[in-house]
Amino acid sequence: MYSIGELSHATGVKVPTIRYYEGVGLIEADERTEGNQRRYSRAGLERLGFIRHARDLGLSLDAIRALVALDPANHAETHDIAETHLSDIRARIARLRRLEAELLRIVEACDGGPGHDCNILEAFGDHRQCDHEH
Amino acid sequence: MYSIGELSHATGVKVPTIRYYEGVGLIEADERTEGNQRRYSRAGLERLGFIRHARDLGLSLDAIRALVALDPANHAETHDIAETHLSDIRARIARLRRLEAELLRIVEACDGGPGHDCNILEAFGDHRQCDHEH
DNA sequence: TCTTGAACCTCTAGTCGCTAGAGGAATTAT
DNA sequence: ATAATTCCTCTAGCGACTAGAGGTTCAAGA
Repeated sequence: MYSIGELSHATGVKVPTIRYYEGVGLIEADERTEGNQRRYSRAGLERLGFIRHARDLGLSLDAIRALVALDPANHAETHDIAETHLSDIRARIARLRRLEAELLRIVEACDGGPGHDCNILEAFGDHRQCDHEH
Repeated sequence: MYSIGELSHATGVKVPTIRYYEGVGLIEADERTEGNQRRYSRAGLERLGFIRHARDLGLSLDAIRALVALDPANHAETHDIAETHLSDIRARIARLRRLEAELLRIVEACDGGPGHDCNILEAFGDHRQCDHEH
């Protein structure tokens, strides 16, 4: 049996976060000591590891809740959640790339060196210079 | 002079958001009517447009506050903020790309078609299959 | 066995950037 | 004059935590 601190150390999830996860129904301690402290089994440790990894992958707690509640035989649904998230991530990458291009344009509006005329603030404020709409 | 609704319509920033920006010190109404309603000048409109654009670019309200508080002659600092944000965005893109690769691996762990053995849940839970650390 | 100190407990409130709703007052159009 | 619309302030909620107060339990050493 692991204490909450040991679980935290083993998974890299902070102690208050573990308690938070309990509060929102993602994990439960297998037991409590007489003095009311949480004790976890190895299965609990693995479950938290799973949550941690899925979080690192950017899944919301809601998505993770759906994932851990799945019938392990229900591959189709699991696949669905993962694919939805994948296209989500791809959309975010595309958006960030557009921002990157525009920021680059803005920064370059000032790359004439010191003393050179710089319209970076104007570039920040001016939508018309963008080649796409927000 | 524009009412808050007109300002909202012109910039695409929602009315409660404009009031929120006022609450956190980003904008102010130039006047109030006798009945206490906000009235904005054209300068106010442009300022909000600037904020909107910078927000769309992903800058935090703190960064924007720094930007609008700048001495317009202080190009170096403006440049700095923009460049910091640019490298920020690049880091986020790089991270998302790693996630994309891993999610793809996970989804493909199940691409044998129906009836095929699928270890997608295991793949989600197992850090050891990653070729990078989170 | 006792004592110390670290780790634990619950609870509340704060973070960011909004958004939603209540309940009421002002403005505008007919 | 009336009705419709917009406006006002205020409070509370979202997700996913994080920080702190104030108090209790546990484990290890003397």
